[in-house]
Amino acid sequence: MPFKNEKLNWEDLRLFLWVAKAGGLSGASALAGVSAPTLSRRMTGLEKALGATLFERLQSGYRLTAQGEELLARVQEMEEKSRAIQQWQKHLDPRPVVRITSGAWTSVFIARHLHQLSERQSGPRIELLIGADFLNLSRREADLAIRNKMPEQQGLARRRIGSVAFAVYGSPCYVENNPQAQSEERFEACDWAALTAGSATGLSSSWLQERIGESPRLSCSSPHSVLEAAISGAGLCVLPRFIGGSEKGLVCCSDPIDALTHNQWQVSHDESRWSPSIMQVSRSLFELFRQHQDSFV
Amino acid sequence: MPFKNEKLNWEDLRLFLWVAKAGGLSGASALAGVSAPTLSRRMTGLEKALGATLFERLQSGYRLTAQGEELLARVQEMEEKSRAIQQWQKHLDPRPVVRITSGAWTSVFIARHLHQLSERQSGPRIELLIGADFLNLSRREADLAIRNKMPEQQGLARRRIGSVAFAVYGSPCYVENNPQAQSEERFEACDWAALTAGSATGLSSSWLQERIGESPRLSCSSPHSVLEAAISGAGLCVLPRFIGGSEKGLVCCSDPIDALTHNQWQVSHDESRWSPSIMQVSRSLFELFRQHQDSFV
DNA sequence: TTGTTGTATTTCATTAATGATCGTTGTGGG
DNA sequence: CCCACAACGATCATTAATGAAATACAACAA
Repeated sequence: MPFKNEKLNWEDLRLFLWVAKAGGLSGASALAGVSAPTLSRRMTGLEKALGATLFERLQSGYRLTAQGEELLARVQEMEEKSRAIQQWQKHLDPRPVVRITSGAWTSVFIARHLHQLSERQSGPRIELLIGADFLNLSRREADLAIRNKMPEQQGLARRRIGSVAFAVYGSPCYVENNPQAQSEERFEACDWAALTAGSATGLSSSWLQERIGESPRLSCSSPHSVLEAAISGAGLCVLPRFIGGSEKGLVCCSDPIDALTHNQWQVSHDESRWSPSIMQVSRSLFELFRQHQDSFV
Repeated sequence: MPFKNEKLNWEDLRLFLWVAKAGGLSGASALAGVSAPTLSRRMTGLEKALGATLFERLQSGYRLTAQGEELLARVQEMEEKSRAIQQWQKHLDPRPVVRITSGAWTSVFIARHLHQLSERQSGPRIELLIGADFLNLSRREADLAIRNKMPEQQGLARRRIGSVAFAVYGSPCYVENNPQAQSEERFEACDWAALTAGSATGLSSSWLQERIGESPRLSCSSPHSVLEAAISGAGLCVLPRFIGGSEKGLVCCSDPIDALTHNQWQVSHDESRWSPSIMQVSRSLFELFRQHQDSFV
């Protein structure tokens, strides 16, 4: 401390994050749990303390200036560390939390076999987050990730957990009534159910989009809805084999789709080692995929 | 944000840092600029929010528990990022600040040639910090460092800036009156001035301590005082040649001390590149040492 | 023992921060 | 063109946080 450190209030930085993310005071007010007038004052105070103009005040909300963007990047690095603290805090609990992020379908698979990851009472609690980006891992929004490509960032530990294949599925009734489902004409002749663009994390959705040209008959944001739709005979859908193959109400009506077959990787932080519960879940998860590897290909 | 994030007040974390560093409320109160009662309340509040016991309350102050130590390590990582913000802020100023850390004698050398580093009005302002540890560089307490060994951490960029040699110096008057100063008997027969253990950052102090056995006649915490003492004839001292050689009031009375000759390195962050002023000072500093390299050996 | 010095905590008056409300200002739709 | 809407800014009563002073407590020295 050279001399009197001009005091930079860390709480202001935290609120700045909310305002920057929400793009305005009213949105941030709801998210951060403080009122808009307070946010207004804190932000002007922060600008004064830093001697920088962080926002353009528009009628439509707050827009970050170039300086604001620079600050945001730095505060996000602080947020990353703060998340590490929050996670550390959760592990103080007698029942710590392990956050797993994966694609939509993989999260369904994990949920189905949850009992293998964590004992009913004694084991750590599990949070399943759907996302396709490594970011939520490097920013400490999750502890473990299942991803379809190898991470290139350093600081991330990875284990290959085998490949996953996709195929076309439909209800026995629908397939019987629509023989084209068994042939290559299926893309034009049949109805389809798919994930919406927003919730799709993998390649299968865009691959299907390319084939059927237009929007599918049914777009769902939840994988569960896609399954229900297909089972009820609304149409066909593209599923990982580990989902479709174990679904009694569906029959496979295609070969595995070569273009969609890819490897899966389990990724975690290098520093996750300090947490016994993360390590435990990581091992159980790896073991879970190993046990079911036959149903993936 | 999974759901309602239990709000962790970042300002509490910042205050926690002061309490942990000061080892008590009263010390932290002076450093952080808030009163002890407030700190007491904030710390109990933080403990409650985290659900952890961070301190042992002793009569002699606060002592960190194991959980407190764990939190400290994590908050220090936040502090590092916050320092990056403060430094970014200073570079918003029309006259940005570049912080240089080095050993006691090197900082004297830099101060003497400051005009070569920064123009009188237009150039960046300079902060000279004395320290021996790479920590203050990796923790963003400084931008540039002059060190006597190669950094092993990654993320630090290094340039070798030549070697530095030491010798024994004294005032002409003292050396004339004490002929032993010219011989190996000088360590026992002469008076000495040296840096105190607290302010000594290099090897020369401990080397001298080993030779003269007892404490020197004069121990100063400031290099300037050591110089003044030697010039006024109080005794001998060990100096880098780039200091002693340019001091009119001193004469060299030994060969260069081989055991103390070592290389010097200029170290900076890899990410310093984004700041033009740091780069400018870095280049000037390197150039400065290159120009004077003859006076070092 | 007893006084002294350092510490943290409690009390309470003061101060500062907060949020409901209203006013203002643009934007976009009819 | 006008009007409803949404957003920020200002005002002021309310609430929460703060710090000075007093208290309590342990360690240390005489």
